[in-house]
Amino acid sequence: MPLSQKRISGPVRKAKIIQSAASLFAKKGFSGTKTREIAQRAGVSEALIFKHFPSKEDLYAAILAEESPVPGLLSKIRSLAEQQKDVEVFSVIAQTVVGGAPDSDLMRLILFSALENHEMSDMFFHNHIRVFYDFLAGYIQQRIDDGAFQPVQPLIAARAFMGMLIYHRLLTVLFQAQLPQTAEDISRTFVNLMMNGLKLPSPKGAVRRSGQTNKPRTRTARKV
Amino acid sequence: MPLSQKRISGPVRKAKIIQSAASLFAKKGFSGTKTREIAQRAGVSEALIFKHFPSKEDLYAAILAEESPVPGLLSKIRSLAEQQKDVEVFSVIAQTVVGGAPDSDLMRLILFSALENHEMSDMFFHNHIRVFYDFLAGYIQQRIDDGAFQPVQPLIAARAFMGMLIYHRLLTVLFQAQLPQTAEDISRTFVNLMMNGLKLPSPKGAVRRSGQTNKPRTRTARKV
DNA sequence: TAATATTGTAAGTGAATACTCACTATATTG
DNA sequence: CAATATAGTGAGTATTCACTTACAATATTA
Repeated sequence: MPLSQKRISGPVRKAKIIQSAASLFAKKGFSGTKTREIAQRAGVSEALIFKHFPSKEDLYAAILAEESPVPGLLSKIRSLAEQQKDVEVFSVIAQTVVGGAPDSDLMRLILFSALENHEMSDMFFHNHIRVFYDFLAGYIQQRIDDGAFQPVQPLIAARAFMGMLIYHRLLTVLFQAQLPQTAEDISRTFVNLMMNGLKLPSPKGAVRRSGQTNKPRTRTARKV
Repeated sequence: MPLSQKRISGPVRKAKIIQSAASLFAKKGFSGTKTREIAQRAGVSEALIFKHFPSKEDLYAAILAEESPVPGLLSKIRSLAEQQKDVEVFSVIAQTVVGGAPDSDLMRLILFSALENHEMSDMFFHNHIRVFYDFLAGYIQQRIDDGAFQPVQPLIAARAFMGMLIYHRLLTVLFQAQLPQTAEDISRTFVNLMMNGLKLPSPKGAVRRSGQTNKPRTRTARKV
């Protein structure tokens, strides 16, 4: 076995190409990224890329199929949810997102692929984003049934909360629109607003109900 | 004056080109759109485009410079804000956004230009988005000073509310992720959550404060 | 109406771009 | 070692792209 090997194994090279391509696609999108640049960054000839992937399109699909930030977060909050630790559930989600997940490259990759309406984008949405919403909405529904939250449409509430977080990341990633506060302060404020918002109205002062009655609704197929 | 004129005036042609280009840039982004397509859609020769715009880049800039949804909304809510009609202020904003503004094309145009980090994107952010945030945060600050809202960082609260709305539109535009409820129901729920969230905690049950003290803060330059 | 300005185009041009081909170099294995 | 599979490349190729050039048609005006 020679000290300095002159050849790298197939799978390793392939991974290196994927990695180089991913950061370029994230920065410039699909049509903005040239196969020549990818080859350069991966330190190989352009021809080698096409030995591993039939086309640029296939390479792009391979990248989108790999990434996924959701399952980790989901497993983290599942146990907290079982213990009905409302504040903790929302706090963990907020801290995760505000703290920087998904990272800048992945956010951009998802946005680009959604805008360029690549088919993988729909897959990503259904397999990851939607799974997460179903979980969060289910939790909110349960806490409403418990009488802990005011009766709101759980899917809308879930979307509202995730909206605060993801939009905040969006402004950060796309416009470098940082806020002066620390990530922790920011997520604490988001959670505070949300918990307060979901809280049952105090018995005295009647508060406007949103468009839902008090009686438990039949659970129809959820949209996200 | 002939019945069927064979030539169209310069400015009109120019507008037609801008319009055709805008919808294509919105659909495919800058590098995904070809000047040939633009010419075809506008019903002119490719050469004519370059008579009106020195380069594709200049055409793109002209489009981004034109669009702006913010001023209309701002003028609408200013008077409501003066009358301190909290629910109405937030409702008008919510209904406007959830109801479909900015429209799909403009949303995509803004996102694309931000991702492809066109310089016009920063301009757009500073001249329009930020102006709006400053107004909304100012309003929230004032209502805190009035003792009507709990003390939160007004910029974070503004971002939270706009996050609910814009993110909702984003899911709609990018993933066709519609919710079963009507636009009105959805915005009512958003407003309900936000107003409840901003409300002063009931005097008895102490509620966790977010990362801000009660004393009025010196107003430093705002970030959004 | 003659001169001039405006609106328009067909037919390029050179530079990129995704992808191929023919071939070499390095491993692995019987 | 011989045979074969694996990893790799330089030099294309056909096509596409943003942009130009040279020129024509139609208005406007002196």
